[in-house]
Amino acid sequence: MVIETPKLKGKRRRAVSADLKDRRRSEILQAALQLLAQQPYDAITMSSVATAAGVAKGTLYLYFPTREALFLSLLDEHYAAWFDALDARLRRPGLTAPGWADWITRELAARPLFLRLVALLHGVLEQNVPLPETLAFKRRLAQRVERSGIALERALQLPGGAGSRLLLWLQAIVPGLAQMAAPAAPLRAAVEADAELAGLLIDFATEMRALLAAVVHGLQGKTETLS
Amino acid sequence: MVIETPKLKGKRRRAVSADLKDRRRSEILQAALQLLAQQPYDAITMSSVATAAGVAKGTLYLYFPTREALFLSLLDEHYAAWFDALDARLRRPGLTAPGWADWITRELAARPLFLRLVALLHGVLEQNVPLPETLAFKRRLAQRVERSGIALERALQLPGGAGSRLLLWLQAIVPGLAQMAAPAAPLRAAVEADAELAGLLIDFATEMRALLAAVVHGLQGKTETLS
DNA sequence: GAGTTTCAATGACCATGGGTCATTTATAAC
DNA sequence: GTTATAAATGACCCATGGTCATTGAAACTC
Repeated sequence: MVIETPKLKGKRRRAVSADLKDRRRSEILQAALQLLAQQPYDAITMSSVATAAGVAKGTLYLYFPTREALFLSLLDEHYAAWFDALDARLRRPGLTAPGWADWITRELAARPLFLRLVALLHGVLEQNVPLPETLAFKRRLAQRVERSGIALERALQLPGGAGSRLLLWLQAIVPGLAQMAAPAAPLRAAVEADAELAGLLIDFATEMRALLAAVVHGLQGKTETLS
Repeated sequence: MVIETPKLKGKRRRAVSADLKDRRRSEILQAALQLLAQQPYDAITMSSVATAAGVAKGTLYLYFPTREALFLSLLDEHYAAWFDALDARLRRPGLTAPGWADWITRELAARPLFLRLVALLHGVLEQNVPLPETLAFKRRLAQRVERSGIALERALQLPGGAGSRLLLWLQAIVPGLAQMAAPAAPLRAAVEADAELAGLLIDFATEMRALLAAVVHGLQGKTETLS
């Protein structure tokens, strides 16, 4: 009954070498990123990612064990880029505490997709990823936190351990503040139109800078509260 | 073929009055809370909530428009209780900044389910709730933030506006810190067993107290960063 | 370069769970 | 007792994450 589907011959290019596989993996991540820029995370289906990447749904599962693992990989890449930028900044001399708070704020504000991904990390992405994958992710993260933490201590003359502590805190603060400052589009519109809700409307950059400055100030002073 | 199901007669008690409806609603929320104490949010299905509450699945949708709305209501209740406790504490005199940070920390640590719910707020609960519901929730929240904020300013002698600002920041900080300190059970076990990941293991109370102290300190000093 | 092997790619299919709605029937109203 | 109302039900719908038997591109063999 059903007419034989054309079976699109010649369209199946197979990634055989490790290099080709890496490339295909990147293509998939790229497609997912593109979709994330256009719609909320929940609205992105695996089918849509597959279509956007020009592969079949099943192919996605050749490269990522679950949907969450796919987006965790995406976050992983962004984390790496973020730490690269941070390290580069810390290598340049003449950094003050408020200057750093300012730099961090601007840098984060310029990476809205990174912020959205980070916000999903605990509640969503870690929920359905095979444990080894999650651990590998956390291990990479821990390494970079420690390395950059040391550089940060040097740059801001913080007591030992305060650098990584500060970066850790940053991870706790940033997603919350970002979500509060930038709720989903329809919600944002409604909140803006409601006078009673004015108190909940905050500006990410303003709050981030103030909060960070206070925290750094606290860390520079009382070292006894640390480990 | 299929044997006629007994149709459990006499078991269907109908909530007719507003009072009875409220009670049934509470029963459902109570059941959901119980389940949340036993398993992660993702693992809780509407069917399981229905069974636990002793009603049919369809009944849940008589009281809550979506799954997320149900849990948002649960969070709403906990928020109210939390602010009640906060207000009561602020009414008692003789509160210092570190004393307050300490009280907040202990109070939060004693409400793990509240922490888990708060952590779900932005990423999950707000995603699939009818806009009016979400707005009502936010309005209640904004009111209590403002009211308690004023009391807080008085108690800690903070500059005007700093009280609600502080409570707002608290909402950004708390869930992140809580998630970082208390990941899902299997993950936690694995992290604890891995020396490389020691840096990511933090104690909620310790970090919360230190962070809060720093923030309050910052707010008491520089008032110029505030609106 | 014909034959053989390998395994990336596919998409029909499955299972699950959120959400719906025609039907049932407890309760109120008379 | 009869009728009207609407709370409760659960079979059903359907979207979506994930699987796997099958296909066929590329590598390998002789």
